[in-house]
Amino acid sequence: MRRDELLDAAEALLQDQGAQALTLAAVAERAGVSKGGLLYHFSTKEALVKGMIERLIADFDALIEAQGESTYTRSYVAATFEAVETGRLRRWAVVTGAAGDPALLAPLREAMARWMRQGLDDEPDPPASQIVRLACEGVWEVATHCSAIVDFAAVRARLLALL
Amino acid sequence: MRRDELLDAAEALLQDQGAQALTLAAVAERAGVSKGGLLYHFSTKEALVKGMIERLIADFDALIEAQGESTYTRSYVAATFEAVETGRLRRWAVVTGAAGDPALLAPLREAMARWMRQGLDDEPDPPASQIVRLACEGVWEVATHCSAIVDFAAVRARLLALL
DNA sequence: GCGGGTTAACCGTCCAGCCGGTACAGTAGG
DNA sequence: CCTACTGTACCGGCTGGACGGTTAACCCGC
Repeated sequence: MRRDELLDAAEALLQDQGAQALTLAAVAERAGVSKGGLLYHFSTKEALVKGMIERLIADFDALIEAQGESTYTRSYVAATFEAVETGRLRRWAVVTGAAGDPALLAPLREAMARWMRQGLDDEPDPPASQIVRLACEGVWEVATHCSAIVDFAAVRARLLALL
Repeated sequence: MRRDELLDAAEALLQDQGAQALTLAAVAERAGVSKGGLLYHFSTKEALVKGMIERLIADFDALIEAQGESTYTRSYVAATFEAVETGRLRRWAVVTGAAGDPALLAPLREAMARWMRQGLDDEPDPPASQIVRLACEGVWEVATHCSAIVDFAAVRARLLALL
């Protein structure tokens, strides 16, 4: 699908040049498409950003699902580290793109609430699970800004030990 | 100092209207100053954003220092929760303002590296401290996007118990 | 204690450039 | 004939920044 390539181009642009560089012309050029071609798929810039967010959420939910661990928290940890280590799911990039308009972040807030709560009460030690999930947020953050600092494998092992 | 009021206005604008709303005219109006007056203190928009970042880092470092706990990690936890609960230090707002240009985030990356590493090896259980600090990052994130979801006092107690 | 000079802090307007979006004519493939 | 584009030309609004005032406080010699 060409649509996905356009979203990829937008994400790549955000990742290595920041939000100011996210212009319709730049996205089109990076994707090897004319501006008209871009606007054919996303009739407005807002739609493009919305598309990035929705894809991010759907992909991460799918990644969690695909782990098939015994608890949601375990799957969540596994999905986080897989996303972070492989560089898939450029979450930071997408968020910066959407930070221009708070309304665009609403679906992400909703998803985040789900990621923090889902299945929490069914797990052996809910408060511990809560903290593990919060730490996963920290892992996202550190991985995108200064990944050299943390030994991800060690952190992962320790997080699983907490559960 | 008038300079601080201008930074306050910029942060407030970012917090409740997003990065697109951060224009020189809007900041000036919010601060009750003319555009010329704003440009007197910050000769360019980039300087304004830089000012917000530097202030954020300095304020948070000062907050950590002011806790005077026995270890850096304990002070870090205390500072995080104080910042989050009081609503001081609108970190998310500042970051979204700077996300337009990756170069502006460099000082923040540096600071974050410090926050994750400082005094780590002097503490009883470094890996545990690492995870506690990562969880603090998560607390920032959740507090700004969906604060209703987490019982901060409980999380704080549990984090301290981990140390 | 007063004119005059200096400076810091601030005002208000103007402009050039960019960017999102439109319009439209054309085209290759299926 | 339709989908999925290309390419060009264009527009109007917004924005960053430049610039030339203006005010008020303060200092200094006399």
